[in-house]
Amino acid sequence: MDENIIVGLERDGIVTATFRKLSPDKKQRIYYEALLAFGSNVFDRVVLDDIADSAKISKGSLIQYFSIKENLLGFVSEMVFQNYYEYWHIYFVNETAVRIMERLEQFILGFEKYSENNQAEGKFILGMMYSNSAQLSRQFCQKIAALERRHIQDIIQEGVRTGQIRRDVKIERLTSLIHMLFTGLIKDRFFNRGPANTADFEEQVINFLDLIFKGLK
Amino acid sequence: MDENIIVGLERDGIVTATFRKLSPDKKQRIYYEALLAFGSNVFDRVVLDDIADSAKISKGSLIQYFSIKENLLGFVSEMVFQNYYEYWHIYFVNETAVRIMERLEQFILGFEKYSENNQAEGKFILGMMYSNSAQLSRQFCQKIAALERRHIQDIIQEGVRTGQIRRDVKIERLTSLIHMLFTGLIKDRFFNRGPANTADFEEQVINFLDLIFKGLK
Amino acid sequence: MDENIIVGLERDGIVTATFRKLSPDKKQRIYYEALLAFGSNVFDRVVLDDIADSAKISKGSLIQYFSIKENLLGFVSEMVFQNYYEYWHIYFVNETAVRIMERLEQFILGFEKYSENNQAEGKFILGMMYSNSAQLSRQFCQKIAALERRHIQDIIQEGVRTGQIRRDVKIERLTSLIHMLFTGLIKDRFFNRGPANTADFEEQVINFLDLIFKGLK
Amino acid sequence: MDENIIVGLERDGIVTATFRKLSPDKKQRIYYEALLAFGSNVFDRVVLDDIADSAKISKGSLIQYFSIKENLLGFVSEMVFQNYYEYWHIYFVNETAVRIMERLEQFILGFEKYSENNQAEGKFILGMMYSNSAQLSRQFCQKIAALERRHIQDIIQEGVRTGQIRRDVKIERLTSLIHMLFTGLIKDRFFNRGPANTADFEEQVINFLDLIFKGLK
DNA sequence: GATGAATGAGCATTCATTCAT
DNA sequence: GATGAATGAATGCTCATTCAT
Repeated sequence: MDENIIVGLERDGIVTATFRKLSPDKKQRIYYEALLAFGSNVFDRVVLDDIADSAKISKGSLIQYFSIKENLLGFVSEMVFQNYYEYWHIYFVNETAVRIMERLEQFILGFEKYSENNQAEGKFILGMMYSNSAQLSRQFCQKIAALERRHIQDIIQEGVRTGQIRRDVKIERLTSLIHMLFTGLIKDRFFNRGPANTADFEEQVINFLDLIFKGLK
Repeated sequence: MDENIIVGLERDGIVTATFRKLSPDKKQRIYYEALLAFGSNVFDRVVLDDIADSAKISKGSLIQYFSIKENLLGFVSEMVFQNYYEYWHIYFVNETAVRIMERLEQFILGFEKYSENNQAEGKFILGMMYSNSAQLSRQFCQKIAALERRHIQDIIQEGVRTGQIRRDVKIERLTSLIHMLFTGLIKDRFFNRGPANTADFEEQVINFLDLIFKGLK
Repeated sequence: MDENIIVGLERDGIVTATFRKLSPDKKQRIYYEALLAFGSNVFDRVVLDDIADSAKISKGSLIQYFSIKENLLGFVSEMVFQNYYEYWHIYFVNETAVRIMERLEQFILGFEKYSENNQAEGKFILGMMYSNSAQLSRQFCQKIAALERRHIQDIIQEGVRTGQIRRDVKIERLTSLIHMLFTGLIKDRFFNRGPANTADFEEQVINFLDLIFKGLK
Repeated sequence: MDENIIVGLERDGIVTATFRKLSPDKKQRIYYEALLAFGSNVFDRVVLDDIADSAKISKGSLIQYFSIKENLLGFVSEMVFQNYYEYWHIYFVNETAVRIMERLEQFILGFEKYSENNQAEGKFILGMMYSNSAQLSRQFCQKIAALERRHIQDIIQEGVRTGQIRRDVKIERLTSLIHMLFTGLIKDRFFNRGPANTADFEEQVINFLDLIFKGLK
């Protein structure tokens, strides 16, 4: 649990000082149980009692730490974002692919890998994107998207620089395009019950990128 | 208000006979107010009293027509689907574009045109896609997506037949790809506050299709 | 359907003239469905819609015939009472037993025989006695009890007259005693799931009467 | 307020821990107001708001203590049963009568004495026996009856042992008989407005027992 | 006279938030 | 700081009764 994030959240009025001073273990427990709850239910159907119970703290404490329910979601959102952020950070540090197409392919498959090791977080992200009021999720979704786009853009820029992508494409636009594929593929895989396993999914991703690279004509 | 739909809904237990027999005017009023409500709020925050009030009927009547809240959403969903279905039907009857790329472009812009004349319906569709629990929205979203994909596939098949698209593309896959673009672009435009006006949006659409047709290399 | 009863009920404001003028068939249907409903549910859980539906009349008519729900129960009560009254009338016309103890035995078993041929009525009587507010059932229960007591008293008086029962018993008191047995045995049999079949029940009845006649000493 | 009962009820899910921890005074208040309510009304007409008001707690609290309305009745039922149970326990500890007939007489009059000092409880017991759906009251009524029968049987067994009652009576059967008298007499006295005062009632009881002991012949 | 649509009072239950201990 | 008891606004749903056609 990154204490710097907590400090920031305290400054923003999302968590209280009381929460900040909690033992890491307790903070972690609260985070995880809230994550599970918000990841498996619409905001209005998440019940604070349940989270308090499973996190083995009292309801009173929960409200003391976050004041209002929205803030608990805000806290989880920020934690998930940071977790996701770091995942990609480490991902790129260890990236081995070189060819642009492969890099994009691996990037898209990256969400799958993320979800494997961060199941609850993956579910939460999807829930926020497709099953919650814009009012509650907009900020989170935009941050997630911006992060993903930044990485995609980096790959693309490199692709243009190395001539693997035509010089005349507008980078911003291509980024949007790839990001839409990324988003669409993930939704298909995890939300719409599309490809049943990783292998099929991988094949689909390659197929799509192939189409895009070769062009339709 | 298409009476055949109502009859079907009655058979499925979504609406009662009492509702079916209502004056078209009243049915329309209820449809529209429920549409607005479900389009601007998450299911759990839609309050039956409010819909009853704005439709100028009593709460008791509302329940008499639909038995449970879920059914009211089911009714609106079906109505919107039919409306959307017909929009595209008429759209294709009057379609003038011939070149495949242009046809796809017009198709994507079609949602914008739909939304202009069916603002509340457009908002409802987006709300169902991005702001409601899968449990409540899955069926609707799947029907909408299937409809869109069918039209896209038709266009693509024609494109392959006329040689405007490479013979060796897998049609199903390309359909998915184009549908993801379609969905992504619309989400961007209406949900994420992307392109501010139709002209910009149109430009973006053309740009995307251009990329896809030419290929990135 | 005895028209005289209906006329009386109309005079008492229990049924309306409209109801009186209904075809016997329809009146019978309404009676029977209401009987079933009130016999299998507490008053507050009997739903007028259901009765109207099963009697194949409209809810509006039902209320037009009886004005308020209580009156429908009043109507059924009176009908059942008359039916019960007649049963016992005919019963005594055809009575064959002579010895007092046997006469009492047959009388107690009489309710069982009544229930066999008037299942719904039997259930209704028990429901009124044990599962409804005194406010709603008192009058009915008292009439039923008075009727039963009258018959018991007749038998007892005959018993005293013929010397089969001690001269010095207070008839009124003995009547109460036998009636309590009667009531208790029936409750046991039909309400508390006591004796499982008629034979066992009969044996129990004989046993009880034997005890009472012989005395405990 | 016997805490052991509450603990048992908590284990059975009838009351919550929250309720158990309440001050005895408050628990008593809730018990008493619910007792009055259920004793003077059919289940469906008992309104939680009213009980909450008269017990000077909030409706929310009431639900927090019992979760559902049925449980509140279950709680009252159990409390009354225990109270009744103890009454008879103490009764037999202090019993002075020796002759069997007198013991039975006193036992039957015992309910009257109970009702004098536990008016609300007496009314509740009668209400459960005669004015509520079997579904809600069966268990309670059976427990009450079993308790009464056990005591009656004890007396009778002693009677047989001491030769005050014929050796050849079937004890079980005689118990049923006496219990029916007991029940019938009480119903008469308190429900049907029979004997107006204790003296009359006592006379009636003696009369009945006399009849039974001497026999009718 | 028959119908059934319209009504709205009524009620149990949910749950975030407050607050006393 | 932790707890959990207390609160009451909010809401879906039931159903007898009214009333227009």
